[in-house]
Amino acid sequence: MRYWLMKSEPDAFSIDDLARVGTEPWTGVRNYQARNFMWKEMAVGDGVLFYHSNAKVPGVVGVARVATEAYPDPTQFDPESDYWDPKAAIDAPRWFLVDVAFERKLKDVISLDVLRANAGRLGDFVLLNRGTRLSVLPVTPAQWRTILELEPK
DNA sequence: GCCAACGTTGGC
DNA sequence: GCCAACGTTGGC
Repeated sequence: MRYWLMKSEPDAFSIDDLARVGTEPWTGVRNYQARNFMWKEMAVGDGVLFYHSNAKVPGVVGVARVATEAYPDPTQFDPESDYWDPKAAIDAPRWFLVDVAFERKLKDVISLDVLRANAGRLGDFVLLNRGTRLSVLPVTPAQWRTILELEPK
């Protein structure tokens, strides 16, 4: 089993939204590297750190699981969608996603500040790399453990 | 295949 | 709302 971090803007879709709906198709990823993680590397049951970006306090706010195999993101075919991709075809999809299932909300946010303060323990962590804007990124088992140990009591 | 222009991300 | 960083696009 592998581990991941997935970013969402809470104004658009928050951990509370995920708690309410239970499972959510992770639509709208339009970055090839992020797509490839979902398409080629994720497996059902993988652990997901749910991260709030563009938030008052950016950071990890919950734990989720990969709930499905990858499948084509339906929004790419929908001209009404913000995520419509005119270059995508039903028989030649460009974008893939997985469904993400709620597991739990953390007692409090593990802020980006706290993550940075523990950068030494986290080692080489994609999230903290300079200029990283990936919205889906890998987390090592050691990083997963370390981050969840930082959860406020 | 280069690279300038442009759009987006996301912290602040 | 600003803007640095970076990915994508498209002309050549």
